[in-house]
This record gives sequence, structure tokens and C-alpha cells, in this order.
Amino acid sequence: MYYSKLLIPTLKESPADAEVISHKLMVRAGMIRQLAAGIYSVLPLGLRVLKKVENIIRDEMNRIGGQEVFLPSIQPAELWQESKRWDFYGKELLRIKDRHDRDFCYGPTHEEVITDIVRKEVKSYRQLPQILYQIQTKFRDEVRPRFGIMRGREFIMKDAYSFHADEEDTKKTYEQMAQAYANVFTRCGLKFKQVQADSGTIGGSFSHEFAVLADSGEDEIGFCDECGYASNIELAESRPVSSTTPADGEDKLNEVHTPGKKSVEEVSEFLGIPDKQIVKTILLENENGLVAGLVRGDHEINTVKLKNFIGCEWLLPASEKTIEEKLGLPCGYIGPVELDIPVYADQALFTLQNFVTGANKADTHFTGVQVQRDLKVREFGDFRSILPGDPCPKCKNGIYQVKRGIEVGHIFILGTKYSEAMKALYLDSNGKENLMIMGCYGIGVGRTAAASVEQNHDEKGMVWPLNLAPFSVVIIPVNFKKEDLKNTCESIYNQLLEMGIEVLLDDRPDRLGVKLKDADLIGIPLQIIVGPKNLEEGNIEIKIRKTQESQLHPFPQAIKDIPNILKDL
RNA sequence: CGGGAUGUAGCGCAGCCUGGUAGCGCACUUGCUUCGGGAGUAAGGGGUCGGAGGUUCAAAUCCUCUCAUCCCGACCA
Repeated sequence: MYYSKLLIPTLKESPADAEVISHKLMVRAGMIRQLAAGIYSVLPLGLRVLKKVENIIRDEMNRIGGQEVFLPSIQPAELWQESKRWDFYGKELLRIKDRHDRDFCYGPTHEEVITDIVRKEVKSYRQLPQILYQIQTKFRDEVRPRFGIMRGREFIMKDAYSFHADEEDTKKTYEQMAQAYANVFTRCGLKFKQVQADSGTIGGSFSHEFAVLADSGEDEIGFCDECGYASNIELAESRPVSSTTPADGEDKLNEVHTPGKKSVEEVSEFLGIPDKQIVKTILLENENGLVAGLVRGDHEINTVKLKNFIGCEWLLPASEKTIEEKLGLPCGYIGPVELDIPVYADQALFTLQNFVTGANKADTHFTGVQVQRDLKVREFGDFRSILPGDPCPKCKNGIYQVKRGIEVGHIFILGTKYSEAMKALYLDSNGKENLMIMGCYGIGVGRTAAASVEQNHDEKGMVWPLNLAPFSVVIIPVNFKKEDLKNTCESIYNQLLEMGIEVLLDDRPDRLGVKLKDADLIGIPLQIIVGPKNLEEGNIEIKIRKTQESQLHPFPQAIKDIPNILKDL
């Protein structure tokens, strides 16, 4: 392509509302423009990158037997009512009415639609398994969209769904998907981790996410370098604690006056005891009422783990209002002693004794509290979030590290959640009806591109890996008005095209500096700079974007080497 | 949804406190010069000051409402 024919509106300054580097650079490079909060237009250069990502995904999906389909973005409410998600999904589901006042939604995901197709068209075990995927725009009405294309409300997503006759087969496809995902992100040039994850509102039993490590990520990933165990912090297991508590030196339960001291920090300072000797009582609410979670003062409760343990539909921190209304207790002084709701205690309490808790009375705490003597704990378990430096749960010597990650892919085994709700059945070889077992597998296309920028940039701009770069090579004439330079550039351009290389010729009348700055900003891997002095001596300059290394090469011979240079990038 | 902030030319901003009819840098157009890392110069085009209402002789500026966008949190994945 000729640069002058493309709309690449680059900017010298970043827009004021961009926070993360990928957002700033993609706007500056003229790849995206915001239309409304969390809604972006993708301009030609940006689309070239997204198509690269999509095509890598297509290739890997097709390789494991995926079949591409195109599904409606507007979906009827009936389908969502059938799966019970019409009520469950909440405000994130953008609901719309048509002219007949019928309810529809803009699809945030497509389990319902795909299950509807398969239940109608697939009847026999002979037709299973089926792996179907789509690459389309979805819409989730996020409370707070941010970070440009990384967390928009409208976004492009690849979603694959698989249908199986049995769990073993589902598992097999799940593993193939995991491998395909690893291939995709490797080909995209990303440093990523496959981590254990919670399945959230999508549902299902088994799930991993693919996280690109980056400081701007919204997920926290706990991992062990010794054995490779990695998990979203929501799920990251603590090493089990043995339940033996030495019974020596028991103190008496003692009430102390702690005026105005509510937080662990305040109480610890006031009483002059370490925060590890304090037990926090967190009141949570679910569909069945209030429950209490106990964790050590230096730990944080993990509501995802507790929710999964209890097996409830939802679990949220109770508001101060609810606590005062339902229990009549003052916030900040709540404790587990004589507390008349189910109490779930983190296993770290096994080894604690003579600790401090709230006394369920304003300005008062208990000291000398003992688990066995003073508390009625319904269950002990792993209910806290791990911390960096905690011992790895899977190996002897490993230590947890915690880093931030961008969730670019997520795979789930759904089981029969949707096939049951929507009656997706097949006949087995005995002529008996069975529920199909399902899996679903998503990749955020735009997010993957943005994650790549987060990982590959410098102060001059983006540094695209070859596989995602909008063009592989940019030819930069020092002066395109000079006939001989122009001819040389066009000849290089045509030769590279012949070789099947995606090449951009910067034919703009601008000065060299402008063209070099833009080339650096948009991050094309290889720059060929053609100037009169070098050309007179039979040379052209080839510069590698990533390293900024520049070398003179004999012209025209060097053109033949370009594919090799690209290969080595 | 709670807290905070901002809306003035395509982009980045000043002006607002102390009302007097809109400005700077970049970008854009034209001429001349320049031409290997975001050129210099001269001339120019472009703004219902987010919107509505109010106060006033007079509102970008003061008041009220509203909309939009961003940040922090909660939420979501």
C-alpha cells in the first residue's frame, strides 16, 4: 500500500482520557477512535492488526476441527429466559425492544444461540462431537469500561463451543483447545500463563484462563516458579494447614475497651499485638441470608473461594445497613463469639490461639479467644487470598509470586448447564436420550492486540511482532519527489510485493523526520530507508524497529535478503 | 451504583476566581525558502465556549438543572 492512500491519522500528543499505554499508542497511531464510552471505531491500520489476530485464531481453531459460523448479535429474550440468564445476567446484558415491543438483547456471549442450533440439528451420538466457533462483535454493558480497546463494552471476541457425548471426549477437546490457545498466543508473540480460573457467570465446573503478564492487567495471578502451578488469585489455593493446635498456655476470654478502634491496624496498634493475633470477621450475604467469614488479621477473605465452598448462587459483602438491621451489631466490632449465623473459618485459624476479635459491642474487643473453646465454627477451609511469599500448595519448596495479568482467553467445561436448561439431547447407541456435555472457549481479539502493545512498546511507539504487524516492511524515501529515489523505492516495493511481503511505501511529501517518527510510532518491524547519498554508493539502509539497529546493505542485492531478515526478527 | 474531576477549533490546553463579545501550541490551506530524525517564514480557514434555563445593559466567566467523558471504589470476566 501507498501511505498517502491510507487513513492513518497519527497524533503527536496522547488524548487526555487515555490511561494505559496501549490505549494511548493505538489512538496516537491512528488505529482506533472512540465513539462513546467503551465503544470504538477501528481505522484501517488497526483493522489490519485485528485481522492478523483473527486469522491466527482461525488457523488454530480449524486445525483442531473447529467450524466457523456466523451468529446473530441480536438475540430474542425467550432463549435467555430458557437458560435462566435473562434474570441472572443483570445490567450488563443490553436489553432492547423491537417495534412490536418484544424483548431482545445484544449478545454478550452466545451459549444460548449455539445450543439452540445444536439441539435442533444434532440428534445422534454419530454427529458428535461438534466444535463450532464464531468471531464477532459482542456487547457487555460494563459498569466502567476503560483502557481503550482492552475493556470496551463493544468488543470482538472469538467464541468456540463444543458438544460431546461424554465427559472424556469433552476433556479431550478441552485439552486440545488449551494447546490451540497456547499456540495462538505464542504466535501473537505474547508472554502468557495458563492459569486456573473461576468460571463466574458463564458457569461450569472446570476452567482456565490465559493471562498476558502486564502491570496494567486487571487480574492478579499467583504462580510458583518451582513447579509451574499458576492460578488466578480468586482461586489460588493455600497450602493446607494441619488442624493440630497446641493447647498450652490458654488465656481467659477477656473483654477490653477499644474506643474508636475498628480496623485491624488500629486495634493492633492500640493493644500492642501483631496483626496475626487478630481475627477479622467479615459478614457476607447470599441468597440464604448472612454468613460470617473468619480470617487472620494479615489475610484477606476470598469471597470466590468461600462462595464455591458453600455452593451458593452469589456471595457479597453485607452492607453496614444490613448488618445493623439484621443483627443489630456495630460495624468494626463484630466477632465470632456467640455469633448466631453460620461461621466459616479460614484454616489459618487452626494454629492460632489467644487471639483478638470484636466483641459484638461498640468500642469493645475480646482478647484470649480460643477456637475450640469460644467459637462455633461450621466449617474450616481455604477461604483467604494467597499472598506473595506464601508456600506453594503443589510443591515442597515453591513460593508464590503474584503478578498482574490481562485475561486474553478463557476456556470452560460447561458440563450440562445449558444442555439441561435448553434440552440439548442426543440418542446414544442404545437409542437412549442423553444430555450433551458442553465446553466453551473465548478469546478477546482486541484485547489480545492491546495486550501485545502493553508488552511490546518503547518510548517511540509500538513494536509489533511480525505476526501481528499491520505491515512487515515500510519503505521510507528521504525525498519522494526526486525521480531516481522514487523509482528505486517503487522497484523495491514491487519486488517485495512479488515476494508476498506486506509492504507500505511512504510516498508522502513530508520531510524524512516525519516519516521516521510515524514509522516508529506505528511499529512496523522493518524500515528500509532510501537516501541519495547511500544510493549513489549502491546502498540502502535497513533498520530494525525493535532494536533501532540500522545497517547499510548493497542495493539491489539486499532486497533478496529481506525475507531472511524478517524471519530472524 | 457511591466518591472525585473535566467539557473552550481535529488534538493538547489557557482564559472563568475579579462578567465587557475568544486565545496559544500542534494539525489544516496557500506562497517562498528548506530537505537524512516531528523545518523556517508570511498570509489564511476553522469555535452554537457540551446543552437548557436563569441573573445582568452585557455571560465562556455567576446561579440552577441536564447531558457527556474520565479517574478512584464497588461490580463484572
